[in-house]
Amino acid sequence: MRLTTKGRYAVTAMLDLALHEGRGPISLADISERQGISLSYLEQLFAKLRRNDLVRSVRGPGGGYQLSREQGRINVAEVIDAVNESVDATGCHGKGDCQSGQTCLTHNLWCDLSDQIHAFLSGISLCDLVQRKDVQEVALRQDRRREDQLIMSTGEQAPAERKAAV
Amino acid sequence: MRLTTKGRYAVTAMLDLALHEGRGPISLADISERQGISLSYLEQLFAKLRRNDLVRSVRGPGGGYQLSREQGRINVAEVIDAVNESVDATGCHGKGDCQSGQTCLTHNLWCDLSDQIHAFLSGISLCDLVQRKDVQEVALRQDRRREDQLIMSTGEQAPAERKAAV
DNA sequence: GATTAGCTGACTGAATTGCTTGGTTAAATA
DNA sequence: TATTTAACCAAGCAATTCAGTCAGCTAATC
Repeated sequence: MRLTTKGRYAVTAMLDLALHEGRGPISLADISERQGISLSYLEQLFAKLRRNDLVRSVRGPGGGYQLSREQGRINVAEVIDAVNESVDATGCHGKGDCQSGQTCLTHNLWCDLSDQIHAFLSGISLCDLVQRKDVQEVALRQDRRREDQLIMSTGEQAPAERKAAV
Repeated sequence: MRLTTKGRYAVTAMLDLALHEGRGPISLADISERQGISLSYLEQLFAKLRRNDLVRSVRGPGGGYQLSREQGRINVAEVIDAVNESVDATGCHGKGDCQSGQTCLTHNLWCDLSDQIHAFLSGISLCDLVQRKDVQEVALRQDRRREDQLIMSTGEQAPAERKAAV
C-alpha cells in the first residue's frame, strides 16, 4: 500500500475540476497554478486519469479537461487507483500466497485493513468533497489569490484587504 | 503513508514472538526460518523494535527476544510506527501547511483517512491476533513444518501424512 | 576458549517518486 | 493560412526507499 503526493495530487486535481465545473474545459495550466502542482507532472497524471475514463479532454485553445461522469459518481478510491497507487495493504494482492505459496501469519489482518481503507475512500465522492465547508473555504482562497495574480500581472494593484488575506 | 513488507514483517515477527511466548527467549534465527524473513533484515527491524521498547533482548546462547509488555498491551499501529512506516496519510504530517504554508484542498480528507487507519490498527492487539482462528491454523502449519525440517536435518524421515500437508 | 546469538555499520541493486526537457499533434483564432 | 493554444508523448534524472548482504563486533554460556 502506498499513498504519496501522487495519489493526493490526483484527488486534488480532480476536486479542482469538480469545483470549477460548468464553465467549459479547465486547462492543466489553471490547475497547476491554483494547486501548486508541476504542469508536466499533471500531464502525466491526467494521461492515466483519461485512460481510466475519469476525465475527457478537449484540445486546442480554450481546451482542457472535464469530468467524464457526474461528481456523485466518481469516488476517491477510483482516482487513487487510476494513478497506480494501490490501496491494497497485502503484499500478495489478496491472493494469499504471501509465504512461498502459502498464506502468511498476518495475511487476513492486511486483508481486513485493505477492506477498511477501500470502504472509507470509495464512500466519498467528488460531490461529497465539493459540499464540505473546509473545501469551499480553501477553494475560495485559491480563486481569490488567482484573480489577484491576474490583476497584478496586468499591472494593476490588488485591493489591500485581499492581499492581506493571502 | 506507506505500508510495505517492512511493516508487515515487523508485525508478523512480533506475532511470532507472541505465539511462542512462555518458553524463554525466541531467537531471530527461529523467526527467520518460520516466517521466511532474512535474518539480517530481522536484526535491523528488531533494533528499532527494541529502541521503541516493544521487545527485550537476551544475549548469548539460548538468548533471543521477548515481548517487553503483555500481548494485550501491544497494538499493531505501534509496531508499524516503530519501524518508521507512518500510517499518516497527509503530506504535511497533519500540520496543514501542505500548499506553501497554507492548507491544501484535500488536507482534511487525508486527516480523516489517517484517523480511520490509526483507529483500526491501534484497536488490534497481539493478543487479539493470537486468538484468531486463521492465525492459529497458520501457526500450527509453520510449527509442524519446522519440526519436520529438524527431523529431516538429523537424517530421519518425516511422517508421510505431514509431508503431504506441507 | 569455543560457540551462540544479539548488535552495528556500510553498502548495494532495484524500484519509485516527483519533476524537467524537448518535442508532436489537434483545434481555434487572427 | 499562419499562429497560438493546450493536449499529448517519450526520455531522462536526482533523490529516496526497500529489502537484503556482508563483515565484524560484543556479551553470555558451555
